Amino acid sequence: MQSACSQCNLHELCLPVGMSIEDVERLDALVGARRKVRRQQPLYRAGEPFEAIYAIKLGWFKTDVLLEDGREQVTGFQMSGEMLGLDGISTEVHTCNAVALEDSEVCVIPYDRLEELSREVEGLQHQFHKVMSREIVRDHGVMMLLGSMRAEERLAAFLLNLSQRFNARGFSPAEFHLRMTRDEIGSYLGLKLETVSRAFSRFQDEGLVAVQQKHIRIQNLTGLRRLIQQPAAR
Amino acid sequence: MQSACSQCNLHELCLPVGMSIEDVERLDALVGARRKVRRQQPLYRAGEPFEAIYAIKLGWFKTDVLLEDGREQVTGFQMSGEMLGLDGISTEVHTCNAVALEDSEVCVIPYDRLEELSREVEGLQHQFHKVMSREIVRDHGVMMLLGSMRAEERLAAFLLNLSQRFNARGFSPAEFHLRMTRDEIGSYLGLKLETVSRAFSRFQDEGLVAVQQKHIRIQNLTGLRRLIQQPAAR
DNA sequence: CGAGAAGTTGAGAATCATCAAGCGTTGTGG
DNA sequence: CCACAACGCTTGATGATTCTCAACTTCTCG
Repeated sequence: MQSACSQCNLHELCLPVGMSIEDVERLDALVGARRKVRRQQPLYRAGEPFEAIYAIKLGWFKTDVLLEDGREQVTGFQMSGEMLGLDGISTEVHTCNAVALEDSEVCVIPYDRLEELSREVEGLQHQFHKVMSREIVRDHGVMMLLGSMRAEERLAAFLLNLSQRFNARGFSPAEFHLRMTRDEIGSYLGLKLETVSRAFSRFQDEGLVAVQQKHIRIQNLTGLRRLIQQPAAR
Repeated sequence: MQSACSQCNLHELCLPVGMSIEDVERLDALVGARRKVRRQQPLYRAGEPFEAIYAIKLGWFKTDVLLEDGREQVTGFQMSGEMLGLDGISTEVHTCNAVALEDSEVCVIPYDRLEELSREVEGLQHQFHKVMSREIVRDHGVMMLLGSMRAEERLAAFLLNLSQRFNARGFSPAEFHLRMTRDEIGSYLGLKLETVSRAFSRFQDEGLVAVQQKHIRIQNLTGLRRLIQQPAAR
């Protein structure tokens, strides 16, 4: 099976943004096979040698870091059009685990060849840098979340972020399925799963969100937004 | 005043890592003026157009993000040999503030020219990517800190990180001056300044660290390390 | 259909925040 | 050069948020 960025409906979100048709075709040649990853299976693990980055064609992933004592920190949830593996560039070894949350498919982009091509194709170079920078900005947002928001604010920010990303892909921003468990959400938000569950219940009681297990319907967007702008409690 | 990467004692830490002498000289030509920034002054502010990245020649900075309601989240403390401004690449606008913690000096690297040269100099391209990736990995470490560690663990991890960075620059890993206030440390670690202060006092009582205002002497390195490997409390 | 995983809810406990007072250091102007 | 003000830091008492432990319900999947 061949991948073809030029044919892909994600090219407005993914690496090809801003590239000419000819250049995207050069990128096509570079992108190796696609790879399917089944639910719960790792795309890569911390410690493995770094060789490629991955663009998510379809599905959902989480990335996490483990401490020796078993503590897990989920560092992100990635969906179609987003990139995985950037952490490996610095040491040439992956520093986190990437695990599929549902049956998924990624485009494998051999890293040495990406560097090669991006020396020739300015648009690719530029977009790749933007993707890395966007990841840094995203991480700062998560720090803000973890460092200065209380539980309900964190969950509201999380839902609003998901909503926006679904919207950017042409899905409903108001109604969607969570691919991750309460425990995984909790790990990402620095909360225990019970706290996440209680916050969901509270949102439901207040009419902000209709929650039915993993099915979410946002009923009061401005209410959720207002929640985040409350004065700091910590 | 001219900057010259080839003359700089930080070239083992900074962008020139792994580049040939000739290539570093090309980088010299690119690096514009140095810029001095006085204590408490911003190098750049969130919202300003992005034009250059900065390598810290001398001094200390903090980067922070502000929420509308006035909450501040410090996203990092940067010292000599480290890079500032990478967040601006994604949107071509700076997304955080960079403020000098003491009188400092940076090398200004015009971004468009950096992209230009890194298309020609493979070593520069590679090192620049590593620098960005390292920032992502660092951010994941901070998430781990904020999301799954308790107050004393966070402070211990913070001190160990500083120790290691001083060491890499040829300074004592055991004795150093903090350039930031308790409030800034607290913001970075997701804690209130009182909590930071209490944790310092506790470390002092336990003989782990001698604290005298901003002067720090690590007395029991393994004790500090052990502290982080305690079972999770949250 | 049953077993295990995931989610919800309650009660009590722990950690950290808040509020408040006081001390030490630094820097400036008389 | 000293005095005083401002700022940063420390410490104590109290309170709020979130965690922990536990029981129970609901959903999922073989």
